[in-house]
Amino acid sequence: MNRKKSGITGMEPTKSELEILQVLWLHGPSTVRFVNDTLNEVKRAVQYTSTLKLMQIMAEKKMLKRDESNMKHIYTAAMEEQKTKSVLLDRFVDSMFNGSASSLMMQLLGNKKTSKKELQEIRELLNKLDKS
Amino acid sequence: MNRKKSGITGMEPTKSELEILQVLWLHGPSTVRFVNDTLNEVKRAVQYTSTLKLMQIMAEKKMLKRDESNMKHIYTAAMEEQKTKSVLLDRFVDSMFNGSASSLMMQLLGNKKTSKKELQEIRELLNKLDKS
DNA sequence: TTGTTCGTACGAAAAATTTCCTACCTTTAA
DNA sequence: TTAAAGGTAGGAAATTTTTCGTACGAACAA
Repeated sequence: MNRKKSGITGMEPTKSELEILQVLWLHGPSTVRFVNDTLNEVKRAVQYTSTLKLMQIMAEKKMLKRDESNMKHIYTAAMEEQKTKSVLLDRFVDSMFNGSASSLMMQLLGNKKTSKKELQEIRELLNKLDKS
Repeated sequence: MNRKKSGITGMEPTKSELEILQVLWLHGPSTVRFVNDTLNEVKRAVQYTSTLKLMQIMAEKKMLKRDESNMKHIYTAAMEEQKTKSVLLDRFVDSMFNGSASSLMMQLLGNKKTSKKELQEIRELLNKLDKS
């Protein structure tokens, strides 16, 4: 037992850990089997025991909660989706765009991949924010 | 020699590599000494040879170009700032927000750190984009 | 009952990243 | 001309992250 601890502040999910969090955020409390199957469908080939091990480690780190009352343990994301994403986004903006949200936007909007529909949604979002 | 290769497509700077890229993007072609000093001022304590080694590895991976004509080698970011940031941002949006730029915006704007001034800039940005 | 399937635990290997030590060369100042 | 300062190269260690093999228990169907 010598895992880095991670109470919302000092947390920093690795790439693989983030994949697992995604699944749990999207589907709610799940078994290792389910998470692993999902990863294999959606992401990439990975062995069951690899996913198991990683989820155990994550539980150890308190990133996941685990219900051991049944044989099939049920894992739940202990890190709240919104809060976590917000922290990671902040960090990303800081490190990549010097903390400037508008720089990020610039980059994002200068990107062909951002559709008209997305642009419209963003505009509406801004309008909504105006009323506060 | 067994480095992961990384021609704009399959590239993926690690956290430390990104820090070095930042310095080079910001200050232009630099010596290891300069980069290392900057990192120590701005980021964290790190040994000269650590920075040197990493930059050598990055040159090997073609992330950096290096001018060896003088004794003090001059390194330059081989990865274009805009393009690289764009790729990384895309990847980030994909993995964190399911590819939805507006979701990211939502997260970003729901954040206290995003100032009124930023919001205004973003709005102007959107307006400019309207004319195209 | 017995074997097959499905689960966890644990250890350790493999890979990737990061750091530093040592050797040795060049420049520079005394 | 010598010592000190500052440079690169390379190996290797230390960490961190990721993956998998093996052991073994529980459930379940034949």
